[in-house]
Amino acid sequence: MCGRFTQYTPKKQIAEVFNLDPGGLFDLSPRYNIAPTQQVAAVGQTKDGRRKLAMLRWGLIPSWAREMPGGAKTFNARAETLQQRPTFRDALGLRRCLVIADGFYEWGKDKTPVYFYDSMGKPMAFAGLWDSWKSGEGKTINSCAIITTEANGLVKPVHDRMPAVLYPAEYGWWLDRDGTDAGELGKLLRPYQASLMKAHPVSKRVNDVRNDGEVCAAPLNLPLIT
DNA sequence: CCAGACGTTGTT
DNA sequence: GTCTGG
DNA sequence: CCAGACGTTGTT
DNA sequence: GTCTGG
Repeated sequence: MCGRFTQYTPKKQIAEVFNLDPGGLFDLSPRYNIAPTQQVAAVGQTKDGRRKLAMLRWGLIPSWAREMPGGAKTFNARAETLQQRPTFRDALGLRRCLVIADGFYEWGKDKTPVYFYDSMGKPMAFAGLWDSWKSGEGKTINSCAIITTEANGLVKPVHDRMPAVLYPAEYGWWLDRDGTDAGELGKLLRPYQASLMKAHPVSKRVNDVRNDGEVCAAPLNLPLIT
């Protein structure tokens, strides 16, 4: 599962990793406790093939929704059932994106939060889907869901699901609007290699969405001096 | 035909 | 217990 | 994901 | 919008 994550790599590096045009990039403030319903940074691709950074509401609102849904039930999408879900099926074919992250949190049965991140400290890309919804007042909200898959060996002791993390070589494939069928794309939504990740328990401070800052992701046994 | 749902997770 | 808000 | 509310009336 | 249930 993926219900909380971080994003603190500065935009200059993000532009390099995701091959974005540095012009037209907005500022990304470091965040250590991103929760559903908040705005998240994502990379999409325009019809003419250019990559674009966007801020999306985390919690996908389908274009056909009559009302703005209360709460956020669609912030994750199971990789195994995407094609059977009216909420996600169209997006899988047409509106895929990369949700930019540096790591994610999972809570074990004992309620201890654990932070998972790239072993080299590089940003990650979660496979995502987005949609565009228009309210009765004519206000447009672009939103997204993060795809989940089976947990890898590192995550499994804590939780049986994790976000579908893509490898850099797969970014283009996932974002391309044509030349890919849903079955082929599904192959990308597998557990990320455990040896490329690290993990450590963190304080329960991350539980409360009002808390942010490095302390949320800091190792429990090496607390930051604050 | 119309009405109503449309989602994931974890826990006992 | 269940829903909403972040 | 977790935290916090879960209600109506009338008054300033 | 599209599908299921009645």
